Amino acid sequence: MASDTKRRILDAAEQLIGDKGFPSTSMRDITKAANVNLASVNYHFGSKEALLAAVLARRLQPINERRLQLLDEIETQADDRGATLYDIVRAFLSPPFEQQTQWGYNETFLRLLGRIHSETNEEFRQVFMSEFELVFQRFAVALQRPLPHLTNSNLPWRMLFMVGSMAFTMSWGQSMMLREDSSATPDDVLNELIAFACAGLAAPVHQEISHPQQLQETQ
Amino acid sequence: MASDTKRRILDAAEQLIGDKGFPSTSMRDITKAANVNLASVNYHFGSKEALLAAVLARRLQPINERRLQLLDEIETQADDRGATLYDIVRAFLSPPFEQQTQWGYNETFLRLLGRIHSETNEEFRQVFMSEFELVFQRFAVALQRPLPHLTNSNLPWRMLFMVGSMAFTMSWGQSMMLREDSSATPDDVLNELIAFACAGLAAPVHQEISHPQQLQETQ
DNA sequence: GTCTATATGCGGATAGAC
DNA sequence: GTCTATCCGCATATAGAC
Repeated sequence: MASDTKRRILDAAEQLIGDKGFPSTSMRDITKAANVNLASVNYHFGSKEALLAAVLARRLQPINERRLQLLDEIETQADDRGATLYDIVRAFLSPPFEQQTQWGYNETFLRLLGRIHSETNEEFRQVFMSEFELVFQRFAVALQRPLPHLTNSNLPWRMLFMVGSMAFTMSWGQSMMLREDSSATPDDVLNELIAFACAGLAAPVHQEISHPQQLQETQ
Repeated sequence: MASDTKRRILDAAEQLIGDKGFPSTSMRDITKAANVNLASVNYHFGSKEALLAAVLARRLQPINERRLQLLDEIETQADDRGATLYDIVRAFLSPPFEQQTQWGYNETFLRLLGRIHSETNEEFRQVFMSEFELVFQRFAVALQRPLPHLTNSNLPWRMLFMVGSMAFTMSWGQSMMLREDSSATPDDVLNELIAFACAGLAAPVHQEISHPQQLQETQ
């Protein structure tokens, strides 16, 4: 069946790319794991890069939509009191982990997500970023309210830190599990992550010494 | 000159791998950029993988030594009062940025570092982690003191979050600069990062509801 | 839609002259 | 130590039979 082939390719690609990374995963690997013919990838997707785009779109779009949906919900509920920092952060961080728990702790997807954030080349980052842009902007606006002491010169950076701790955790969480005795579930980790991010975002602003001098060096 | 060739290869490899990633960077790319012969990489380093190891070692060892040195210093100074959270976090986060500023804001190295943390395959992670292990352990012990409310089940995770925000920032910081009006220097970013990490590490522990129920959803 | 066979090029590595 | 020439395998992609 045709659509079955497409799905099997997407699943296998997601798995393998999450495992080994995009450049190190060959179409031979993918088609073998999916138990389909080598040529079918090009037939169904056009190219290896287009396959990657399809793999990402299948997961990222629902996640970003879910983020916006959750944000809408809490903002509606909160009325003009404004949503709490905790709720906003949770709305941002939980969707990737939600998808996760639906599958019974298949960590591959989290690692793929982690890789997406950091592995791709510069052009691809632009594409990814442009899709992410809307989400980023809306959460920036939402966060501004419970964090009035932050400005345009530090709120975006702190959001970047939050995304970084999330992405890194998705990518390394599995290795981490093995090192610790750790019976932590992804849900436990998510809760820790939310606590960490809330506190980090709300941290007092470091006293600006307004650039005493470019810390320079000869050579 | 021989040693000059080695250095040129290391420099070019660092640059290109930071740019495009390890698997996507060919030895032909490297030797062309370094203006040396293709065969010289194998002559001097043995293999492409060994070259990567050399590239990393050249930078990581000084950074990790510097981290431990700074930790020693602040612990000596602080006596039995114990070092402050801020000083410990700073000792951990600043060395990569220090190396950086010595070179006059060549972001390549920071991006390479970011990639190391996220791009490599599982075997390589093990190697990297084993070198990092000592540093991680010593800082975990040091952090335990100003953070007595944390335990073995959450301190390591929070340290992972800290490393994640750092790695991600190193990897994406450059793109970030471009997006914002941002006249932020790496030093500004470092200060923001330290503030974020301190607060995140010190965050109150989320009330353990001992797994009320998997946050569920129907599809 | 699926498959085989193949085109075409790039990858890491090395033999051997200088 | 450096270079050329080359081995050899794997990569993506596609032509064309079924």
